[in-house]
Amino acid sequence: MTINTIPSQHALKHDHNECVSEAMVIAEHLCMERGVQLTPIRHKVLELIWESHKAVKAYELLDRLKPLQKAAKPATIYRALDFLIDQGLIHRVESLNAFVGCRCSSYQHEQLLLICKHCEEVEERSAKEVMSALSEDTQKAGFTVHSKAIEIHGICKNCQNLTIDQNQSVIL
Amino acid sequence: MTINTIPSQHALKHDHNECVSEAMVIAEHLCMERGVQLTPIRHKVLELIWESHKAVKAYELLDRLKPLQKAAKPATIYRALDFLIDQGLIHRVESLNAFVGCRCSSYQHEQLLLICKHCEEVEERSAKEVMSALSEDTQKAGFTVHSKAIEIHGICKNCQNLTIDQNQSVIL
DNA sequence: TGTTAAATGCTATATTATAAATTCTGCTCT
DNA sequence: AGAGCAGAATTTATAATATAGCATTTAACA
Repeated sequence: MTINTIPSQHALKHDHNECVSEAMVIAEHLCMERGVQLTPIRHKVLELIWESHKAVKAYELLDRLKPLQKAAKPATIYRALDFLIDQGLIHRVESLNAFVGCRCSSYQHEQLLLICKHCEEVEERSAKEVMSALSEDTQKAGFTVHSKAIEIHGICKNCQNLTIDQNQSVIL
Repeated sequence: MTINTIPSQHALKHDHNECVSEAMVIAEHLCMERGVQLTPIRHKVLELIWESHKAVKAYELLDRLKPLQKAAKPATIYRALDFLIDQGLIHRVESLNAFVGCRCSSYQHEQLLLICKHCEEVEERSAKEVMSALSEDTQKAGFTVHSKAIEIHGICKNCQNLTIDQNQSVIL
């Protein structure tokens, strides 16, 4: 088994169908409440993003959308992504040029993203202490913060354990 | 005067020539010490990056390098950038797809980057408290951190003051 | 001086993202 | 019902960012 085919550890530990449907219900509810349209395309793109806890590339989404939406072009995806980001339903992971579902269910995006180099899953944490330390430091610098997303790359707990179990047979 | 032509506030407050030459001396010294080659191309690219405290795009660097290095192609720039990043002499700013000179003079890249949306300058801070809060939180999550760069977007102190001085005439 | 590894040159192409003009669709107002 | 409107989607083209792969040159050093 190569590093690229190792199945998601997270996926094994929760009912992902439930996870997705919950995310979709929340998204539908929020869009309703805000009077914005979660159109079929946007809905489908969001579902595609939620297929895993990995960050997905735009053109990967496009390939997956095409069978369902023959007319899909880059602009189709990017417009859907723009909408979903505006609504706070997904994060753009800058360091990967990729997109991942967001749990925070509000416009408040003070999030810490832990990105595993191994399984590629992205864990979202509110990390209150980090954020308040950050606020303090930026204040000291006289800097007015507009966006506060932090992306950290490394190895997640599950993959860490996995490599220990396998007696370091997987090179990270 | 439009928002795009506002001169660097930072530049007005220090001798930038000194700033650049200091950075270059440090770079030359480090490369010597490490037995790696700061070749003419790499040297020139580093100088070009240090022309300002803004993050510079790869193709902008290419345009500026071409007059001095007729054969310069994208790969020329990207190879030089890879080298400079490996040596810790520059940062890649993920959220801008751009590059900025680094002051930290070691491989240790636990840095907070404050990126001003107005003057576009990037301030590098060690932000010890933020980093230790981050370490604590990632440890709690059982996550092993490999890279720890944080990019924050907002308005820097100088630009903040500038807009107050101008009685909010510049829209941010 | 011959060998070798690193650096550069060169060509092509992959990947990511946006622009701009047009058409479609669903809604409201009369 | 039908005109008018606004948001969404389509379409075509292209811009911007980045890498692959192989040939050639340079520099270090045995």
